[in-house]
Order: sequence, then C-alpha cells, then structure tokens
Amino acid sequence: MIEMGETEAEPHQLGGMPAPDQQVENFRHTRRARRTEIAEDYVELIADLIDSGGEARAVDIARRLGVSHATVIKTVGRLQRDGLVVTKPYRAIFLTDEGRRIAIWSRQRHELVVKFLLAIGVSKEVAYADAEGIEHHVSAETLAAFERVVGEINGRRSASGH
Amino acid sequence: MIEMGETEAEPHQLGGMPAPDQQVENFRHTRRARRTEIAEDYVELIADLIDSGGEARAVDIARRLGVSHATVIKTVGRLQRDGLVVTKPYRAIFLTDEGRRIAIWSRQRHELVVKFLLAIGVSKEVAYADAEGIEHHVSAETLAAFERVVGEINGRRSASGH
DNA sequence: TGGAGGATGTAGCCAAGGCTACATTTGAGA
DNA sequence: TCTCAAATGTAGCCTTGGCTACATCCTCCA
Ligand SMILES: [Mn+2]
Ligand SMILES: [Mn+2]
Ligand SMILES: [Mn+2]
Ligand SMILES: [Mn+2]
Repeated sequence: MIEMGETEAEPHQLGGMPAPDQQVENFRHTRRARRTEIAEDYVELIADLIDSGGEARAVDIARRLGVSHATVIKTVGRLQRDGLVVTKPYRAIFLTDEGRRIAIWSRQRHELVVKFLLAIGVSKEVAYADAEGIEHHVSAETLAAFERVVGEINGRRSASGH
Repeated sequence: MIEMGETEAEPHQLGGMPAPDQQVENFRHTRRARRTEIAEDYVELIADLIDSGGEARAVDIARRLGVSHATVIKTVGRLQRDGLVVTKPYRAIFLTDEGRRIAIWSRQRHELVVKFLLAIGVSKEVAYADAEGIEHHVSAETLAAFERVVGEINGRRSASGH
C-alpha cells in the first residue's frame, strides 16, 4: 500500500466533528452556560416559591434544592451582588426586574424542554430529571426546533383520532 | 369573594412541576452529572487526539478546549488520580480501560445528540454548540428516544423521494 | 409577655476549575 | 553535539459551590 499522508489510524468520524477552532468556540460557549446554570435554577425556583407561597425563604430554597441553608445564603448573596435578587437581613428574597426576566424566560424554556421530552416518548420521571440539566444548554434556535416537533407530534396525534 | 385558602396568586402551572421531593432528586441528579462533565469531555477529546494523531499531549488538549496548559495538566492529574488516564512526567497522556470505555460511550452519545439536533432542523453550527453541553445530561432513556426520532425522520424523508 | 425553636447569618473548611508567572525538561535541527 | 524554542511542570492566586459548626435573630404560642 502506498503512503497516503497522515491518515493511518482511520479517523473514524469523517464528516463528524467540527473544525478545531470551531470546537474551541463550542467549549467556551458551554463553559459560559455552565456559569449561569445555578443562577437560572435559583431565580426560577424563587419565582415559583413567590407565586405559590407569596415569599421565598432561604430555608425553602435549600429544601427544594437539597443543599444546606448556608449554601443558599451564600449563593443568594452572589445573586444580589449580580443584581438578580434583593433581600435584607432576616427577610425573604425578592427578584429584581432583571431576575424576574430571567426567571420567566428560564421557566418557559424549562417547561418546553419537559414538554418536548414527553412528546418524543420519554417517561415523566426521566423527562423531569434530564430537563433539569438540559434546559441550560438549549439555545433559542434549538428551543424553536423543540417547539416545532411538539406541535407536529401533537398535530399528528390528534389527526389520527386522539 | 370568599376566602379560598392559600391560592390567591394563580399557581400558573397546574400539572407542571414535579412534587417537591421529586424535584430535590432531580437537582441532586443534575449536580452529579455536572461533576462528570469535564472528565467526559477530556477523555473523549483524548481519544480523538490519539485516534487522529497517535498521541494526546497537554498542549493539544489545551488548544482544543481553549484553556491554559496549566489547567489541563492539573485536570489530567485529577483524571489520573481517578483512574481514567495514565501519564508520566513530560510524556503523552493515555487512556486506561475505564477511560477508554467512558470515551467511547461519551463519543457515541455526543454524536447521536448532534445527529438528533440536525434531524429536527437545528443548524449545523448551533447543533454542535448546544450538543457540547446537552450531551452530559441525556440519560440512556432519552438517548433512545432521540435515536427513535432520528430513525423516524430519516425514514419519512427517504419515503417521500429523498 | 417570655421563651423556645426555627430561620438566618457567620466562620472556616474543602475541591474543582480557572488563571498568570516562572522553572524545568525535552528533542529537533543547525 | 549543542542550543533553544516549545512543551511540561510548579507555585500561587482566585471564584464558585459545596459542607459543618456555631452564633444570632425573630416570631409565635403557652
Ligand atoms: Mn429550570
Ligand atoms: Mn436546571
Ligand atoms: Mn462530548
Ligand atoms: Mn461536552
């Protein structure tokens, strides 16, 4: 067999991966998303607690997240520093306009991800579990695709006599 | 209007969210997944570098990930401690059996997530970008659902005269 | 109107995952 | 063979997000 250059180990994915410099951008993008995950979960949860119980207390957040109250208080401090919540010592936690904006957006995205997973046949338990992590990495374009698929599946289902 | 108990702010999602204690489990599950994301990206990338260039060097990993080489070296130390790679000072990095197992699994999962996003109409650039984060939160069940959908869409496409 | 107990705050610890700056080693080519 | 540039390693810094232990505050009820 004749020398063919540097291809000796069968690259295994021919049209697969993106170019190296595009991959760098993807990794950077994902690291950026990672840094906002916790903030998104917090503001979404705070909004839920306010909507259902009138106020969001550190102890409630801690119980829902399954972390210690000390962790919650420190994290809420960071959220306040970053302008997403306001709170005064020994008082409940409220969302700023910015925090509420993010909460509403996160909630819609989260719900759509769940709806989507359910639509493609994932069980309720797994859909909830996976959505909790997936949601933070779904761009607007992918979310739109999810919505399209949900529409198609529900359309097809009702067209064939529910 | 008569007192109706604690429902005054319209709970907004009736059958939406899971029960609080199920939600705790979901958050715990997601935190657990978060702790393995970086290891998965590293072993997958190391496998790619070995397959395409014969060896994986810290500087190559650093360039692909867009982080400093010092970060890579420290992380590789953790991977070695955890039994996923082996390396000797000033030498290249190799996968253990366990590391290779995880790399192969991660690569398959990653590729399927990309294929899935492309199948539902997401652009190539966004599919690659989103998949880099989504992959780590996709359970086996959800992955199976993805595979089903890819099969259906490809089937439908070829049925209607490609 | 006290307390007691629950909620909140504080201190200090840890590991992960980033970084820069500097030191050391390697190996390819002149 | 020797040198020097590139690769690797090390030190030390930072932030985040966990934890436990303990201190303080608030509030509700006896
Ligand atoms: Mn969410
Ligand atoms: Mn989440
Ligand atoms: Mn991957
Ligand atoms: Mn990834």
